[in-house]
Amino acid sequence: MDLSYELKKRFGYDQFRPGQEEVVQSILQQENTLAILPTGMGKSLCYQLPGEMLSGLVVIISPLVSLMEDQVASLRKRGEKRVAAINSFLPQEQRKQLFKDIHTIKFLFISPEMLNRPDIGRFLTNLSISILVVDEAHCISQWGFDFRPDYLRLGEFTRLAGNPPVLALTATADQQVERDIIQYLQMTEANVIRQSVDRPNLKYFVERLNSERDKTEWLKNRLTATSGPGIIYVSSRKRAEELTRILQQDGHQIASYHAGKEAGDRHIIQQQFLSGELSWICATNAFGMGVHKENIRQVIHDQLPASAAAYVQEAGRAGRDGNRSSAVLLYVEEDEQKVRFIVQNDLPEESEVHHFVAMRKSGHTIEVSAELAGISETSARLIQYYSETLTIEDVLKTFTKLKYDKEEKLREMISYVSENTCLREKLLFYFDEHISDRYDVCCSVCGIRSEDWLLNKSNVKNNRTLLNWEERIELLLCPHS
DNA sequence: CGTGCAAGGATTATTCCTTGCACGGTGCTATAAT
Repeated sequence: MDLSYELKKRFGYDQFRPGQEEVVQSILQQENTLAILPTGMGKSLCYQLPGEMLSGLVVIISPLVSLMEDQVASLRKRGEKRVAAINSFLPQEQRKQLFKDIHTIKFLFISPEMLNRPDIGRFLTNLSISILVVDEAHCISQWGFDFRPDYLRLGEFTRLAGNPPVLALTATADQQVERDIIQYLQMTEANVIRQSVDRPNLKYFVERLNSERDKTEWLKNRLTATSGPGIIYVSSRKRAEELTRILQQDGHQIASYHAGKEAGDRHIIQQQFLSGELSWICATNAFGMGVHKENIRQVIHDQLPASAAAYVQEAGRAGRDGNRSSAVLLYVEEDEQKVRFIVQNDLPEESEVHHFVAMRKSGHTIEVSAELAGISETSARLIQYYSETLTIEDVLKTFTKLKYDKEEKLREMISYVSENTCLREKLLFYFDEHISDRYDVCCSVCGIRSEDWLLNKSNVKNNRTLLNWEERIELLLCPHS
């Protein structure tokens, strides 16, 4: 089959980006496919092209309503009008109408929660589905176990829909995430297409400091001395607001972003960052998914992320254009406890589990039971999910295991900041990759300073790219991976 | 578990320290009563 012809005809591109063609081929051969491709831009083509070529409905499971809207808009813009999204923003009436007209739709976007509703799931399983796409598939591993359990139920739908080929898409997945995706989507004989996470143009740095104040000072100096665009990741909404205020006073174009803000404001801020009106974003981990900005120069972490996979994902938002970029992690020893508290705290205690289950048994709804047991809505949903198939003892064991796993992941980050081995090597190790060649200029452990790697404000005008010949060759051999 | 802030007390200026308490991430969905 001449895929290049199809690509040119339908999308106007002359050639595929690395990995794309292989993924499209795999799907056209009806194989379950897990595609781990670093940039966001090329991934939607992986289902859009085969979707156009095959008959039947393409169902795309998407984690965020805003992401669905973006995808719908971009398909429409390309001229594909057979697109729809089912989510809570679609009024009942229109949803009913959509179900009547479903044969006129080619690409249907839906959240896992909606898909798992019996009425909606059953309706969709009766249709002819050509591809079941799971976008941002790492969410299965990252959110499924302790935040959005509906992600763990997707396999049931796959089975009930008669096992259409599944295409799982993500930018970063270590071995564990890969195993989780394959297991929970019930992807038998999955064809895994993986590109290296190594990015020669992105250098890693750890800065050990003594207090929160020192971090603030460091950031003040950093933003004065070096250029954006950049993202500062912080651990709380409050810190995001505070830091933003302080840095604004220094005259920087910066805004805060977190889940406590209105959807409209979040959208505006994201747009301003994309367009360059804002050079910095100070955000919690709410920021990033679906953000396709090529020229981000710096990602700075004000605190430890919960795992190496999360760190690589967040830091990897820098330097997609292939130009010099840096990922700095600011570390104060006490941070370990802080992150541990946040990460462990949302899993319910044994007594809370018993209390909640007792309330459910006496006939209360999930919401009321949660209230009576004094636990969060999220905790309640988790207990509800696990107790559907497990005994109480096994539910408790599961939570203990999850806490243990979270601790293990946190340890990866502790070792990242405290052990004296090459940072890049360590991150690659978590992804089961090995350094094939060493660079003279590598990371803070190997002995470069981020100020020297980044172009600072005084020389940015004169020297756009200060690469020596070795770095040029690296970039040639490994064009923006 | 650690931080940062507000309140309280000691003290004798408008400042200094202790104590106590709140707070700490990620998103879907739901359709009640004003």
